[in-house]
Amino acid sequence: MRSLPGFRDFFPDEFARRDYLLAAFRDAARRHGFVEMDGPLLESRDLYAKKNESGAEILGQLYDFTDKGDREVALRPEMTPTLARMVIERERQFRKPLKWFSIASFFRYERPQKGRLREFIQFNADLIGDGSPAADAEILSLAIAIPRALGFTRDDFVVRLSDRRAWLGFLAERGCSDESARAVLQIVDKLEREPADSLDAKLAPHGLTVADLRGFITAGSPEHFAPLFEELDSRGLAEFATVDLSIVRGLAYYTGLVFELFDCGKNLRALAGGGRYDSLLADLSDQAVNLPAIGFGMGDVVLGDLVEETPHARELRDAALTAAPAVQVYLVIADEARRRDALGLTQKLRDAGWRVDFPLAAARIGKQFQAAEHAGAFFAVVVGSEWPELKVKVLATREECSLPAGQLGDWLSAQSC
RNA sequence: GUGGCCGUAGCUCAACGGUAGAGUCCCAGAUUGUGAUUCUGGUUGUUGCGGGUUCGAAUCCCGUCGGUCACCCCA
Repeated sequence: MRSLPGFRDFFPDEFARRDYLLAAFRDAARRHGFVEMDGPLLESRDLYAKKNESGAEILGQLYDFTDKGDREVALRPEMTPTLARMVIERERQFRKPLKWFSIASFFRYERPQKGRLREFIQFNADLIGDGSPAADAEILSLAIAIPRALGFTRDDFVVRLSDRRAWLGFLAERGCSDESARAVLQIVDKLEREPADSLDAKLAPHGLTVADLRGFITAGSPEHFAPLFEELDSRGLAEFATVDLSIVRGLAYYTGLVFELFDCGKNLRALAGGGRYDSLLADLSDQAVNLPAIGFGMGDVVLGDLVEETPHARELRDAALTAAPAVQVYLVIADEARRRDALGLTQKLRDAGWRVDFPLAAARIGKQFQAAEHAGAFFAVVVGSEWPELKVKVLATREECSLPAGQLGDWLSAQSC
């Protein structure tokens, strides 16, 4: 019996590493004034199949089935449609702008590979009701804060910015229709991956060449990004962002700014991706709700891989995990006659908030110290025939001292952990 | 959905046509009030599964399932 392909079991060590990432997500979001929300794991399939929604690509990856009530349903492949649905339903109850985040599991039926699984956890942050560059900068600030909290620097990752409006403006100048422009953007997305001559053939009907597209990408559109860079610069974050118009992103609902976080090694995939979707809410609600919105998603898989493969980030994580062991205090029962006293002491420490463990059955002292060590405990407290006098050993330094049981709580509190 | 590589003990791997092994981990002891070393002993396998070739298959062939990497796409 194993887990299904592309699905993961999380044994305690793995769960701790996962929780380290999720805690970084949650903490960074709260530092930016975002509040946490969630929706259902299962949604109506229609939510993803509507026009202007995710796009046909994601439909092929849907984990969908018919439930016992003959409803066509799907495990959620992304958060934005659920979020949009919820915002449309109750947006009048909330002051704008909305700053919401979520940490949730998502499902996509695709071939598992490096950085890509069938179930993954994704952090999502969305800022709804403000279409200004200040809102863009706020979202980018959060996207940048997460890898920084994990120990990554400007040398490890970069935000690549692009803008669909800049592209649409350029393509309109070149005489492309809206429909034609949409097709060209799909080609831009493949610019780095497909050979130039086959792309030229695809571009010919639109009156363009690869050289034209490359020319626009190289020339850039600095005036387009000036207000955003000013915002970022005030926060001291401008160095983390760079304009790269070759990014257009696949999802159909993006309308303006789009961006990706990329690791500088480029061995891995995008760490995060997002953008502005100013018409999605209006489209989904038949114009009943019309709010500008921007958001991004950051997955746990690629980010976790990057932590694992970056020595300074891995050391930071391991130090953090060591500093928060499963057990802080281990009671060594050296004399079974004192077991009852040891249990009383255990309970007192636990009530005071310490993470405490002890042997459930009589065991050799050596075994008990081994168990303390294995659990990562900072202190071993020896309860023996000298009771109520205790011996307390700092496991890391092997230093030992004696003190009365009544003073243990205060003594532990005075330690630096 | 397409293609490359790989499935042997809980884990990492060896044996590559001739009786399935090592390290590690785990358990116990050496050590009856002290954990990272050392030493001793012990548990664990339908060699992923199914079929074929052969006197004989972990080994060669086919299929299948799984892993992994790349394409596609994306977190």
